[in-house]
Amino acid sequence: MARRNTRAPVQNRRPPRPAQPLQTTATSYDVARRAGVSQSAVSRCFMPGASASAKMRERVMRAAEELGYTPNAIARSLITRRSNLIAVLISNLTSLYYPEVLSELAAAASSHGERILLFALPHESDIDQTLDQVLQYQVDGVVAAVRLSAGQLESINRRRIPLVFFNRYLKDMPANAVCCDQFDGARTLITRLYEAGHRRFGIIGGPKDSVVGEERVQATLEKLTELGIVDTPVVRGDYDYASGKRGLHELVKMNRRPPQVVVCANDVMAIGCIDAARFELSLPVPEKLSVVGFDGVGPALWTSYRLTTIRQPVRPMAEATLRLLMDRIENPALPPEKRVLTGQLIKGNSARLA
Amino acid sequence: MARRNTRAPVQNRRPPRPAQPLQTTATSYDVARRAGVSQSAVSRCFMPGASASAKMRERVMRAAEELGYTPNAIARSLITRRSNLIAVLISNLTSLYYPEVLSELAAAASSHGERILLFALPHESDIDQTLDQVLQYQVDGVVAAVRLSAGQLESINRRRIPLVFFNRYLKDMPANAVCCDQFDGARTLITRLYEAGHRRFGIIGGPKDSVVGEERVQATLEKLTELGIVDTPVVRGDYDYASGKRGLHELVKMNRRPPQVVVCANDVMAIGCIDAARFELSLPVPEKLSVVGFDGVGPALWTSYRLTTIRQPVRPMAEATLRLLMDRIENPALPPEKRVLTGQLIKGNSARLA
DNA sequence: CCGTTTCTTGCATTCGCAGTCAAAGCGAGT
DNA sequence: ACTCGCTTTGACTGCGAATGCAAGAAACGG
Repeated sequence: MARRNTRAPVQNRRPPRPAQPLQTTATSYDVARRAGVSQSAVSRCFMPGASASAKMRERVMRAAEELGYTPNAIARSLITRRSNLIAVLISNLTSLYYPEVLSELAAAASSHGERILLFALPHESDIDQTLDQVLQYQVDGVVAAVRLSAGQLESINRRRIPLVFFNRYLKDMPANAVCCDQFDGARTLITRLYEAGHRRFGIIGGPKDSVVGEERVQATLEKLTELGIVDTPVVRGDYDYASGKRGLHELVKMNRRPPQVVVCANDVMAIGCIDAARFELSLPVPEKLSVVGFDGVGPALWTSYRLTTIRQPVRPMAEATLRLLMDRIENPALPPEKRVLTGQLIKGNSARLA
Repeated sequence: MARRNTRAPVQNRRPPRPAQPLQTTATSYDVARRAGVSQSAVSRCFMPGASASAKMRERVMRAAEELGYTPNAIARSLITRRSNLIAVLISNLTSLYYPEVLSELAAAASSHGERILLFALPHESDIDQTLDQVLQYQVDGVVAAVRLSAGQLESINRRRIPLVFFNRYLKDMPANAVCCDQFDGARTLITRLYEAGHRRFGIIGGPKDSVVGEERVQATLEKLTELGIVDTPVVRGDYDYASGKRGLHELVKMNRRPPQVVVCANDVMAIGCIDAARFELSLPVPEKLSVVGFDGVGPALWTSYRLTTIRQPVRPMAEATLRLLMDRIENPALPPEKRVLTGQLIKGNSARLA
């Protein structure tokens, strides 16, 4: 093998770099040379649990300090096949709910020694292209807070990359998921509203293709039917403030008596609904109209709204998500699991409750 | 050199993998073997602008397809010394403003072919540890939407990693930054308020160590002084809803006539301020009290508030940030630059304006 | 038809580090 | 002094892809 340097008979095979180079970062070889040890030794000093004498460790650390050495995570990942990267796929960062999710996921990931590779999708579209990036970066795992097609999920599974859905899942496909119990939350709300005397309900749901939104609507309808209330009108929104307003207008314009209570599939629409009621329809909330939401985002607590809602346990959900993920990174053979956490009723002041 | 296989005389030096292994992902060697070409050829087919005949490209692509091959970005990064990773340091993901920033940064990064490595700091603390991670991952550049000490900035500079501050900067240190013009925004607001007849002002600022918040306060005070209004009371908040409420209470409790207008260092405090005025102090807004904010976040537009504020041009700011960053990644010799964009007045309905 | 230029393609090497293996060091026991 | 265990250490290889170099192929000009 052609070797450039003929000196340095004892140490390693690497040719030393030119003395004062444009060298931007020090490598483990540089540290090794300076400390008078082998590169392996340097590596071991930075690997927890590796055997190294105190004396050597100290010399290495000093040399590393002097050179400003930082291990190269890229190179490490290449050889260990662990990037310590978790891909997070998320869509509506401008909503009020997902930023909180992301924040908690980041905290949870960090506590497991993982970094977050963020894929913020503008519109839940372009997922295929995004997935390609996810695969290229050899992430240890994926948290999907967006919808994936069966094929997309399959392409991740084929690569043996653990994936956990956050608050959604694919029907009829086994996959890990962490969700807030939409059914339980909805039933609780409806029961309390019913007991307080409400009989005419209206629903502002999410887009039809949103599984969680759909669950919330279905659970609401089921519970209402169970209570003998049928034929409840449902309008669709897309989770934003404007569609909450629009939704209420649609509900009152229908050919029937206006609802006494509007059940919204999320808080932001509920807030839009309240504003529409108060400022556009002169319906005082909660006196003439009760409004309930879902999520428990920060602004729901603002005095102007004091929304009655189901607060999702975002932090425990994020922690469960990472727990599931890390377990499957350690042991890929674990079977798919779904964890459903229960939300908490926030009474607020936007609805008359029993 | 010890070689395991003695066959395969023509092709490469890599020993072929066992036929049906636990092999999780195909490498360029696998594709090469299948397509009957060299690994270099495969590499070239995946490198835009590399020379390759149409025939070979097609064979390679087909083999890649069949094997489900995806280039390994980690390995590529190692040799090209380009990770295509941008670290984003951000602190308050639960605020209303930063998620929007993050979202725009993500979009801008994506359009430059960069991925975002997210560091969401719980409290702008632990930065040192975080920076260590940033360095380990060999990111191409850093966007800092958090405060950094001079030493921290220095440790990034020493590594020649381009950094751009987002809406903040270090005093007396040259560094790239993209900011919204706090002075201009504040002066505009004050002028309009003054012209509408307001004379008694109150200010709810940010924490003392927040440079932007401080600028907003300073600019406000300067403009007021210029208009002959002195001795304006300033209280401190920490940018959240509760401190907006608290701030207003403090201002009215002071030993003087209550303010006619409260200038808040951000929208969320302004919203808290409005709620406190209306619901706790029975001060109708804007009839008895004008309130103005800063940022132009989504909820500021909600009908309950219709906040008068300065909208930051977040998207252009994010784009400028990435422009600065990419330019410096291509050409590290470029000098530090600061770009200041001007915000836009949103008239709203929370203040009487001229 | 041959010399020359331009394209293609393969070989070998490299990026920085981790892990394997064997050699070396070090006590303790006999 | 010698052997047997155990720890510490170093040489070497390879993770997967990119790239300089040079050989081979194709195109071109005369």
